[in-house]
Amino acid sequence: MRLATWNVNSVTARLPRLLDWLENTKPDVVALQEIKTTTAAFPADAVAALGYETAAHGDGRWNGVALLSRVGLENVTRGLVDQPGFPGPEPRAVGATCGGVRIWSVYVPNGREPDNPHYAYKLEWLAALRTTVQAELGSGPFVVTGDFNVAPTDDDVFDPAAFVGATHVTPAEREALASLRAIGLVDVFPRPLKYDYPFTYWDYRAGAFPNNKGMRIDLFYADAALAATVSDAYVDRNARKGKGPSDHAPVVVDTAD
DNA sequence: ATGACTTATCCAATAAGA
Repeated sequence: MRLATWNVNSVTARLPRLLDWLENTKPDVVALQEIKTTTAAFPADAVAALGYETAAHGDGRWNGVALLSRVGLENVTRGLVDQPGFPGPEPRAVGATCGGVRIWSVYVPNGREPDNPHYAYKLEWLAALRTTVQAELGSGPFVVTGDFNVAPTDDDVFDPAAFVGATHVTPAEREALASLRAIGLVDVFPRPLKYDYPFTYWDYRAGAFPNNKGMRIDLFYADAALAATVSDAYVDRNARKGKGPSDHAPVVVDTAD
């Protein structure tokens, strides 16, 4: 199977690129984040023309996630167990069973600054994600993937000095990810198509992409058995090139079966 | 540089992103 995740930064703005990418990459299942539209307005017909079923979860201007699958899409779950709100619940997680794999598309809250209430919300949200994963893990192939908004180590940012005092790199955020992995998940580490490290996000500003000032924050966590079948994984930085890209690149993971 | 882009929305100035 070919599985993928991509923060598209508006599925409406990115639709031509998404359709081209689906045709060329031919993933079986894709987890999307920041669709920035409603569940009803998701361009499900356009992706259906390429053979994909859709499970979208969005409420408008911000956030929003989706799963696209051409290998079946069953048991759709929107939201987490005991999910916190800011102040109300936000559409940041959707799960489904696709071709025998239980897969979640997640868009973890940004956190803004460590002293901002949004940061506490981020940690609460990650705790709810852990609870949800723990309830489902152990009954077959399992994946939770998406934009985690956390750089797991200092290697995952272009310059740790540039992130002192910022979110995405704090010990509490990293411990939240470690706690998630400790349940039994493996960080499927992709290869870069260029340079020596697989960043997945580059700021739109100041030439961050051409200068490769990126971060690895889009992650693919799989149960150990599924991770053992991974034959290839890469960051498709080609999707970050050219006119009108998302600021995130897709992560593509191939498994043996 | 309190910067630099890009998005959707009360279509114009704003909030949010990371």
